[in-house]
Amino acid sequence: MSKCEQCIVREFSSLKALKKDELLRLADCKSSYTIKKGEPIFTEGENVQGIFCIKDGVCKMTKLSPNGNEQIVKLITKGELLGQRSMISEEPVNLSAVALDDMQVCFIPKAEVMKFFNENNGFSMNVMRTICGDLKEADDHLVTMAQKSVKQRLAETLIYLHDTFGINEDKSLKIKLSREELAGMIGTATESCIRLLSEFNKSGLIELSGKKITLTNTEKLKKV
Amino acid sequence: MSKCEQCIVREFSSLKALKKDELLRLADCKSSYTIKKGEPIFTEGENVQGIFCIKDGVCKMTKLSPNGNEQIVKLITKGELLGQRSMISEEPVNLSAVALDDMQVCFIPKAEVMKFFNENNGFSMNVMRTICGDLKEADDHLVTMAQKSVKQRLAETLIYLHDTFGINEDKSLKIKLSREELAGMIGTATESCIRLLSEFNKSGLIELSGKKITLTNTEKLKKV
DNA sequence: ACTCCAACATGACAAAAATCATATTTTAAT
DNA sequence: ATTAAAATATGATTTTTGTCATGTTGGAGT
Repeated sequence: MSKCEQCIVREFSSLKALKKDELLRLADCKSSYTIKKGEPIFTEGENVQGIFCIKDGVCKMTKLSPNGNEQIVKLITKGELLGQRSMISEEPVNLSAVALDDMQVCFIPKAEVMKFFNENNGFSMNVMRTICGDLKEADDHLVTMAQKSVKQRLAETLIYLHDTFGINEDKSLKIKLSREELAGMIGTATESCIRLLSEFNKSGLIELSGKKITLTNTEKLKKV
Repeated sequence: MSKCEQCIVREFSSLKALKKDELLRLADCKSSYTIKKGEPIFTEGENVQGIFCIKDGVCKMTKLSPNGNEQIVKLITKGELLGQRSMISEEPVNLSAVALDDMQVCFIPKAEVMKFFNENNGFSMNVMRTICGDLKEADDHLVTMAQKSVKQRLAETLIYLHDTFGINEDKSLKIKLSREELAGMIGTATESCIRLLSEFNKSGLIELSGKKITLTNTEKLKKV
């Protein structure tokens, strides 16, 4: 039973409002898991009785569209919480969470979260602000999907991946996504995604070597 | 200064958690407005220092995309609250609200809402649940935008308008949207929208007479 | 009733994106 | 190391969607 005080999730999430004694209770009731790459943390429609803390790794939040395509709604990385919306709504989760990396996560049972929620105003306000931020992002994302071309969405997504997950020593994007997953983020066919990557490669916006993608001309990419 | 007790907004929104004395305070601090068709309640980027109660009428929540197109993110109708997200996040509003009808709205100053928020747990939970519901809807909507064709989105939108806003005695859709606005909802060019309406008309899914749209074969429309 | 303007409609064409077919490369398993 | 399977890549083609041009209709206001 490791402590929660020094945990990265405590540092960056709504949990930072928790006080010493609450952190002790938290350490006591939480359970830790390892999720292997490709495995789900939870699946669309499931009833999740608590929230997950992402201690390490990245996962994709996806939804299966009726035509069988998997849309990636967003990516969640270490330091963030998962499953808050569903817990508050008291509804099944509407998205699946699948590991893109090996992950370290903790699970906090709903009962305990609700206690924090009711006794610690700072915590509940943090959760609310997070969800409000998610809502704003979702609305903005929606407009992007509805109004921009696939090419623009790919360019924006590459910049987002660069800025959010950083680069390796060789300057290639750190995050590891298949072409199919990248297509799932921008909402297009895998072939279209590959074709546009080729095009960006030829026009010197990016560089491809194997599955590695390196942004070589971010400025031009922003103007696409 | 009219009472809030019998107001439709109190009946259907988060406000239903308010107690007698809180309703009296509310009646005391609110201000009522009439918004004419086409006028904004607030505009993207504005700082709104409170929330709006929609007593009557319908408004569109829009966002201007960089290419100059207006995306309609959602429609809000009587009984609902507006501006909660922005108030909680303490950020400017990210969407504009523009009246599609003549509207009756009330404004509640932030200070008062925050008092309810802090003293009445039922109210704050209701607000949270509303925002969580909005978030779920936004994510689902996003997937629709990313994965479905314009034709499918138009069909779904027509059914949504039918189910949500109802029909007149002649069975035509009650809500009054221009073709441009309808196109803005589904995220397409106005001409494409008009063309598809024509097509639906010719295949007997809908009937057009002037600007009136009547759904004549909802079953087929659902299968598009 | 008439006029004018905006909204609606349609055709022709161009561009974007999806689909289907088929290589080629990478990766994982034996 | 070899092979099979999966992922990536590219070509050819079709479908979808956007754009531009132009015509038509319906109302608001005189």
